[in-house]
Amino acid sequence: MDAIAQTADQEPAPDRHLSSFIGYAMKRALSIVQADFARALAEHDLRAVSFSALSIIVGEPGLTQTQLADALQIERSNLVTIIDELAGRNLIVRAAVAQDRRRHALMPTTAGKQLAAAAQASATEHERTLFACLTESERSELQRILQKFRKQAAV
Amino acid sequence: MDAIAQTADQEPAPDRHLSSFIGYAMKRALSIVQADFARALAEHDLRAVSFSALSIIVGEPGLTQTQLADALQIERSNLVTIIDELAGRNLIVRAAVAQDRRRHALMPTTAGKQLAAAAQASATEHERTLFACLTESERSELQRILQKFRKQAAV
DNA sequence: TATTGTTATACTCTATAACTATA
DNA sequence: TATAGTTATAGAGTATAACAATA
Repeated sequence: MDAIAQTADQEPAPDRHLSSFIGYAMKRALSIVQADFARALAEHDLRAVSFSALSIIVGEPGLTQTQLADALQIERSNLVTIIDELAGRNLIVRAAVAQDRRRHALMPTTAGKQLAAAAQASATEHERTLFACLTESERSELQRILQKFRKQAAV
Repeated sequence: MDAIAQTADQEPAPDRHLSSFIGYAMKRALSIVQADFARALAEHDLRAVSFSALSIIVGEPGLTQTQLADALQIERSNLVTIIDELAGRNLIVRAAVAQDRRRHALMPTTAGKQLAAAAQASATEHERTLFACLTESERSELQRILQKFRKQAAV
């Protein structure tokens, strides 16, 4: 490759004045990931938030709606329709809790566990393909740094 | 530090079944950054999108609304009110373009340039503080990997 | 015919308050 | 009194279609 080819597509990006911000780089990267993720989950008729909710319920059966809302960082009130949808598709049930009749223990059904497993496989595969442009070392560093940041900078 | 102290707060996070996804780690990290960023910009009465728009106009004076919408990855129609707001505060002007009277050349005012500079300084300082929990090497690696990903995985 | 900025609109997301039933 | 789930609602944010002016 020669100097001409190397500088051929050096059209300056109009957003270059924002690229010093890590937050901006994160946002742009995330929007690419989200679009890909949404495509992967659409095969299973799941939105990202429904997938996250279902995955947590499968991994943590019996948790309450308030606990799930906290885990997802959404308001309890906004979780209701998500749970309604999952329950309506017989992927989870709101089970009664004997000790406290205010609470619902969220339990996955067999179909819910199966769908979660299939969707997780799709999502994992899509992410593997999407991040193939990074080296294995870069992927693990990215994960490690993001998780360190989240843990230490958390509000 | 002993083994007891190390394992003291090992309460399992309910979302641990999602943490294998880089996209999930990105989303959680970004939500922390966005909250901090919003606080920094609120001092200047700017939202993130207004700040981004103003910064691009200052760095690239004369660009059109369509070009700016593309740079910000938002719809032209949704940019209108953002531009209205910035113009209403006399931070930018919609200048006429002699060669094509359909277009507006977006130009920063002196006040706009000053506010952009001040807001950029605030945002930079907030980001510096927020990311102080990472090493210099981790911060630069994070930036580098995110930008490599965006460049290579872009749709 | 096509493009730029604009308006109108609908749909999703998010946040807040208030209600009910339970504790 | 306080909490869990729910309802209603308002405000953002986002996407689409269509229009007037201009090319």
